[in-house]
Amino acid sequence: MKRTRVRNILQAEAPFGRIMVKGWARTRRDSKGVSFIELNDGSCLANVQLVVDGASPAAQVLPEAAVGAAILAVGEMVPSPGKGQKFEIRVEELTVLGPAPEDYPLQKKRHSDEFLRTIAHLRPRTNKYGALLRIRSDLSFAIHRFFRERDFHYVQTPVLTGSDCEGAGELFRVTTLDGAAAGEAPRAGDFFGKPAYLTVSGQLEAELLCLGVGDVYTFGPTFRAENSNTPRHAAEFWMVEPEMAFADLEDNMNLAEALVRNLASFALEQCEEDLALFDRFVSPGLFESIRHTAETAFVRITHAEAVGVLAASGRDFQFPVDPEMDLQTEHERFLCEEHFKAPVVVRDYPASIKPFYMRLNEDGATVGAMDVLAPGVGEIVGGSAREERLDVLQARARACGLEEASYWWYLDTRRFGSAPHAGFGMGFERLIMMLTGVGNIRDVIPFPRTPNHLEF
RNA sequence: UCCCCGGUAGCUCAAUCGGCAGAGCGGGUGGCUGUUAACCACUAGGUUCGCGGUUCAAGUCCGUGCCGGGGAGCCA
Repeated sequence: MKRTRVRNILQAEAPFGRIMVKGWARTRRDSKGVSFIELNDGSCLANVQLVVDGASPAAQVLPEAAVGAAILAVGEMVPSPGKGQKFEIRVEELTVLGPAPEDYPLQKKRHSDEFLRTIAHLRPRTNKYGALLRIRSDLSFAIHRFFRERDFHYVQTPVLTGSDCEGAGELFRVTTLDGAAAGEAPRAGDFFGKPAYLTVSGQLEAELLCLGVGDVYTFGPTFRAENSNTPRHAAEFWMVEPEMAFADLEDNMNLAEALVRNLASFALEQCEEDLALFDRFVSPGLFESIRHTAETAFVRITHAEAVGVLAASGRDFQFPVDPEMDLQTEHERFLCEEHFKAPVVVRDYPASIKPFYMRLNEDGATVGAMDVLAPGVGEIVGGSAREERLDVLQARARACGLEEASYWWYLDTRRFGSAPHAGFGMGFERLIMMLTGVGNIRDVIPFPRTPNHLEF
């Protein structure tokens, strides 16, 4: 007999007859002559109710069928006489596949996020993390669907890189040698014969690919060795990085906005049951906020205009508002959470604070960069038009102190058939944070990697 | 890395001015003819994060280390 998923049972129009279910007991309630087991198999948030008659042979194994136990049940699916569920299963055969002794750490009641992080191997069995995993899965699919509908190619860029000019933070060194000390120069005999790192971005390689096959995107893990201790940073996280050929900053902003709004709509349509948990317990008003993101055009301003808004606000910021400097977190929060109360796209940043590959604007002082700032999570997208003019690119790289020899291949693409192109990176975990209202990145990734944390 | 806050039962927390360490939930046992985070009764459960100090007396005050959280920087 093939097992039936709980999701299919709960969505059924009519009973299926005699079925088999397998899952984990979330709770058991005993009366004198009857016991109820709430069974969850991860196919959806809700449980199916198993009804065990106290006089039936199945009742013999009830003591083992405690909270947390893995259970197999066979019985008749029938309309439920009780309130709270359409159908239930009258159990005929009950088998405990894997008992859960009394030291099973998960209670029927709510646990703190901090505690659950210490048992990340068991937290997928909670409602909240089960919901998060399903939402991550659905949104991954939605990302692929979004780009496929727009004729993008899904490309794979390397995780191992020899390029140290990526300009996006500290890198993890990769070595096969024992005793490679921190800060030590790479030694002879190492695997690649040159320093190797974990990638901080697939962007540079995605650019090369986009200049051959047109619009592409990557979706994969990236690594930052920054000692960042905040609820929004992890050392390993997933990024979506589209790169468009023959595109400019305007195209880039349009794509970023379309992507974020499309994913918000998708979440509302496909993840409603799971999102309802977050709307109720984690972030009241979440549905309204997602709907607003999906339906409302993003605010678009230049960096200079943003500085003007901040200066005119009369607000006493801790850091000065300076047209030559980057926006501070307090500035970004003010813009999207208080002033505009919506996602804000800020463009045309001062060249001096941005990496060499961003396209220099006609004013010679700013670059065609754009960040999407989202209420609650801050920068969710960062991107730019890429500098396609060889001489300008070389001058910018020199100003940033880069050696031409280490990125000759990148320059080659500007030497041969160079074309305008643009792209961005969207942090997948930050998107999930925005769409679930979860405040800590460690709670939207199954096994978070942060400074001093490499458990599981 | 810097600043602030915290660490008490398995979990979530309380403990007044330094004066006998507690509750709810969870666990165990028993009860209850259909429950919905079931309910009722009884019960077990403590290195108050570690080390050092002040004091007649420290969960409480001081020093230090470790761990957690929030904010900042860096960024997605």
